[in-house]
Amino acid sequence: MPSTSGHADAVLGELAPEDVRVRFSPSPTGNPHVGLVRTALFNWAFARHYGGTFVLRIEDTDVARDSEESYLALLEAFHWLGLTWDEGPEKGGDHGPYRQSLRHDIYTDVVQRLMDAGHAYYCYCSQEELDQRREAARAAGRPSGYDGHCRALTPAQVDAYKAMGREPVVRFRMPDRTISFVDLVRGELTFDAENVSDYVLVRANGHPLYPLVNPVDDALMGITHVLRGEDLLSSTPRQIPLHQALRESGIASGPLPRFGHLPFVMGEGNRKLSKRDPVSSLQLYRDRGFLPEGIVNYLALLGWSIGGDREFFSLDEMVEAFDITRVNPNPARFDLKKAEAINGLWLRRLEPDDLAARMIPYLQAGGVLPNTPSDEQLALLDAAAPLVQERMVALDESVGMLGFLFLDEPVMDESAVAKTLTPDAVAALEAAREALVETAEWTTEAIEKALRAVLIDGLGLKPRVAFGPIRVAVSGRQVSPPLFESLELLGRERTLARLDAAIARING
RNA sequence: GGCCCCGUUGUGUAGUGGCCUAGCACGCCGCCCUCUCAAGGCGGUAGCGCGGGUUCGAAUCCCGUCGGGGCUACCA
Repeated sequence: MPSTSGHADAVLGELAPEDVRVRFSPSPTGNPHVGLVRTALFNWAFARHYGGTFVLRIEDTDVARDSEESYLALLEAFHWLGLTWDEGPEKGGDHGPYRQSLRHDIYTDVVQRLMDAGHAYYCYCSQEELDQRREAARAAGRPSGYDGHCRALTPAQVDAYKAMGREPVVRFRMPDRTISFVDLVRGELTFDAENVSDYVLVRANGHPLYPLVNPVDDALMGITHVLRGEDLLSSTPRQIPLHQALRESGIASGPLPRFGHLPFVMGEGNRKLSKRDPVSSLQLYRDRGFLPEGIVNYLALLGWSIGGDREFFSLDEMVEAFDITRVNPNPARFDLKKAEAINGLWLRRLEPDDLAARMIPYLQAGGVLPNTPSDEQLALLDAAAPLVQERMVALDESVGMLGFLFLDEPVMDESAVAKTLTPDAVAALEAAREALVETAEWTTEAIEKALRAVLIDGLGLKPRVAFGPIRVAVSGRQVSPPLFESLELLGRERTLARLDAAIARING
């Protein structure tokens, strides 16, 4: 749906909403982390908001660090989160290939044409010479970028360098003018020419570098909006002239992309959340049983607000409301507690049978359910799901909370046992056992009524004192789903057996 | 060193010159509810980095300052 906000012009210019093309271009190194997902999410929401195209491009040019495993994990994570792409791996498209490792010939050709058009040149400076001049410039308080030494070498100078056996890098020739652009998140930004120097496009060994391939692919793929992390903010003034050069040389066409730089997602301290940070791993949250709905909702809150006092919303609602110009430019800190709270909200909103279905893999991983649960087990799970729905923040908690219903023997929490199953609890346990043997019906109501009659009214116990030992005897824990409901689900036979076992344990 | 970005309670944010004695959420604390734990309800805690301007009026505009961060590679 086209934006009706007053910022539409700043965002779209002359572009029709459906012509919006954005990309997300991760490197397949390590596991996907939440900062990366946040960036992907904003790109995706932006594309969907305008009815445009979302391209997934894999920047796998770093043979040392990239892995196929990580590439697959990336795609899988996107599927799980519900972030669908229109062009890219698995999808194809008219601008492929979508993995940079498959695009080497394209880069070689582009570089040649840039050289021919005078936008790039060979630089023979050695690392030592570069370092020396950089240090000198820095010491003099001048900008420390490349000084343009090889911009206009004579044929004789080139021959001399070649005779020395030097292999040149290819540098981009920056125009000598101030670069300014409107950042979609931060407003107008200006960089003076003297601070943006000629940079390397291709290494001496022929390997094309990120500063070349990223803008080239954006240009060739017709990307209209580049939304990325603020760490790339200062590379934007060098990419804009490259984009212009690509168009002047007839290599690419169409308007220059607009840029928006998203704030960092911070971890502990004043540092950006890194892949190494344990809390940054998306997989961690999947393993804990966060819902994709919850993750995505929480991440959307990092740097963006749907407006008003609302912060619980679906992907669809986000798409409807997303406005890149309303993204907050300052860094946001990842807050696990808040993420859990949001996830809990989503958990509670699930239909009980949906919740039950989503718990199954976690119960299996926790050894509570077999790989192929029986019909009885599934029925029991359906009945139990509502009991734990508002007690969980993540799905993996179901293992501890529901295990006692499915296992032959509950896992006994020894500290709970020590505190609760004491000699003075025997009277209550025996009375409970007696009452439950006689109960005509085995329903939550009948169980509660019988237990209250004998323990509260009969023995005069406080509810807490009366029910605590029963809870531990039956579930193994001091914290459990509601007691009477649990007993009903457990069944009379198993309930009595567990009470007996507890009594025997205390006496023995 | 140079260039650039950022600055509202502990955290995320709302706020775009008067509706702000700064709202909401999470967290934390207390109370209520209560068979435990949650959930829910009610209340409390805590903030515009600082200093100058502009203005009748500033969290909002300007300047300075301080603090934090990024970039400054033949990494991406």
